[in-house]
Amino acid sequence: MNQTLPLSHTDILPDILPPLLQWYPAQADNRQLPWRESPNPYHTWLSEIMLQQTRASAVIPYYERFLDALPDIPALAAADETLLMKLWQGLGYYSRARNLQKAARIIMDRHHGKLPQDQSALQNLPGIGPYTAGAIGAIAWGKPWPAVDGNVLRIVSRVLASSADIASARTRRAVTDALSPLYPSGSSAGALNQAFMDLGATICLPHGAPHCPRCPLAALCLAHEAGREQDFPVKKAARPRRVEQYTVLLLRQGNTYALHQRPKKGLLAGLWEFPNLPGKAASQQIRKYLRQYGLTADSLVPLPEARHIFSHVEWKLSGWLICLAAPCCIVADSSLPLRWVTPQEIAKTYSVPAAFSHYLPYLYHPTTKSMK
DNA sequence: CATACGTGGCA
DNA sequence: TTGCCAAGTAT
Repeated sequence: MNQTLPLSHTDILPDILPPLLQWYPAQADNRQLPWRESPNPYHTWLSEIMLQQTRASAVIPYYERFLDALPDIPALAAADETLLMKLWQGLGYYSRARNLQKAARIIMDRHHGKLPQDQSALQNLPGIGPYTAGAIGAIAWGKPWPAVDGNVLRIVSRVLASSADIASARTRRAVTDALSPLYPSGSSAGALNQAFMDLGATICLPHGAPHCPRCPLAALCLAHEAGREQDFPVKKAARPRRVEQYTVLLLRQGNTYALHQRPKKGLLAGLWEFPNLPGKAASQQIRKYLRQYGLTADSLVPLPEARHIFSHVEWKLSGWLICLAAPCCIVADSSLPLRWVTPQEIAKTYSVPAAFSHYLPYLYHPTTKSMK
């Protein structure tokens, strides 16, 4: 069962576009989004990448800071990697930032410094998939390309009362194929894509009851007609995440602390972290761990435990603030390449993921009791 | 097709 | 507190 879309109902889809187009300009002013104020292909591209799986409210400050630092594609292509990752710190899905720069360099090398308007050339750029290509094409150049994201899938599955699993690629393709021939060219294309997003963000909500009385599609929505709005969309249950335990070490030496750069691949690739060891280590094990690297602790103070939830992993963290013995040889062991930096340098330069931010406040702890 | 890949807000 | 999940893409 659970076809892609109930074909007997796809004749409803053509009817949803006019109400959406009429509704969009009437309410668009309610959402002040910086990327709508000075639209150009680079701005649209950057915003769409940042908005992948990320709420607009979270994106806004990052978007503005990023554009201040890297105002155009040549600047992005030439940017220092450290700055690039610092600009992305805390936004998540860090490969987005690296792919953004990879694409910028390809654009400089092969596309005369401008985003290619050819659909397949655009979609072949790193980080740009079917959704983002559609969004950029429609918004920046008025291409008649749908941008099928979670909002579109939720809205369409409610309008059609479709039980198709919106997590499946097949459903996404079916919706794209159903919408493509209906799309207009010109400014209406971008308006339509943004209307879907605004409707999804403000009316046809992903959780909680949708605001159907204010919905321009209520009259033709089959889920609404049946009073079953919250039965859609149907989505396969997520797999349980695995749990990992780590012991995080705030190694203090004078007024500097040790940072370690994570591997180039995998979770939080290339970001900076506090040195840590797997498992929940006791103070004896920590001393032994430090000894391997020629380090000796003057004091070890346990810090509160912390938990950090990723999409697919959960970290249980136990932390320690450790003051190292004064005359410390800094070991240049490649298996533990540590960078000794001040809290100010961490804040200014190093990209530390949120998973470690639980322990950031303890950097300043020192012995100076502090004046509140 | 399934899985890896972050983070914060909301019910 | 817990669980869901948001303007997806790469592999």
